[in-house]
Amino acid sequence: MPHDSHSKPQTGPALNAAQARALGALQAAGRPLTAYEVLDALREDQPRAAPPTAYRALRRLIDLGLVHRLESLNAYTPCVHEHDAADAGASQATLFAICDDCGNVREITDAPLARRMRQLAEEGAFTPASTIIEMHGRCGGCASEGGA
Amino acid sequence: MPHDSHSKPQTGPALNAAQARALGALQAAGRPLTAYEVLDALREDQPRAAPPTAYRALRRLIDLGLVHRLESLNAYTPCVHEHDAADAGASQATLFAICDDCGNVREITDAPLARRMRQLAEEGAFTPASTIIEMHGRCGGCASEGGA
DNA sequence: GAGACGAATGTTATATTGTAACCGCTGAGC
DNA sequence: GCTCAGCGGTTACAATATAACATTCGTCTC
Ligand SMILES: [Zn+2]
Ligand SMILES: [Zn+2]
Ligand SMILES: [Zn+2]
Ligand SMILES: [Zn+2]
Repeated sequence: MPHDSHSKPQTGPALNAAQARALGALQAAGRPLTAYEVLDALREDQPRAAPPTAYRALRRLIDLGLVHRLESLNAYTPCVHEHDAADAGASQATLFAICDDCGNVREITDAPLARRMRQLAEEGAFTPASTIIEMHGRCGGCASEGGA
Repeated sequence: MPHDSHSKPQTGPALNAAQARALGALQAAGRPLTAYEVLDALREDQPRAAPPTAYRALRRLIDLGLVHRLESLNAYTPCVHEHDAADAGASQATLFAICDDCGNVREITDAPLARRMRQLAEEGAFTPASTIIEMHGRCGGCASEGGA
């Protein structure tokens, strides 16, 4: 199979088969997937795929700003924003609200939050390259269901 | 050796030998340690210690608010504040500024940041239980040294 | 077109991080 | 003394991630 690099340069920046499959699996899942769950998805196309294939695809998707890694879960989730790929995390501060009950993840960007983070970094003579903010807790839906 | 639970209830909340050793190692290191590095330290006392010993000690220290886990490094660092143990991360927002050059970690708590995080959670009907904020980048020292 | 080269991907093996499950001691209560 | 619960030790293994090498494929040169 040839690269599909030439097929649609306008839709996205040249995803190969594994990368497209991984992104699709993440978008379809509705919850964060681990690297090995993504690997299972890749194996529907390429039954002999091994861990590095999944990790490479995920790394690429992250570099493109299409996917985020949730450090506190060792899992990956598709981005719902339009990040500036080169700038993921520095000027934007992306907050993930992770429900520990249902697994739902919401991605939030907030300018005041980002401003305050930049200011704190500056006060400490720190030059941020990337930032992760992960809030664990309970989402509204789960709070009203399991009320107690 | 008996538990030292009874020896000094006023200094700290009953650390056993492994816990005290782990905390000492983390404080002496000057940089975050992985669980297996802590395990190596424990083995100076108990040469046959196994991973669960280190993980249990670290879990206990984290529950007591004496140690933090850095999710983005899979590593552990001693707390430099006086956290309310039960409340680690909910009302306080602790930010870690991690230098990717020298490995130095600075722990920062900031009330405006915490306020903004609480507000964002509330707007999204989210009830936070714990929050991690980890900023990667370059500290002032490294920036002036390796200037280029 | 043949051959040399380099980038990307496939493949194997292994490193790192973390936990389940069971065992045995010890101390409290009876 | 006996029982039992809880803690910590121990074994074994699971889950996450990467190093290192082999192969493929496009491209450039001649
Ligand atoms: Zn995003
Ligand atoms: Zn929920
Ligand atoms: Zn702290
Ligand atoms: Zn530094």
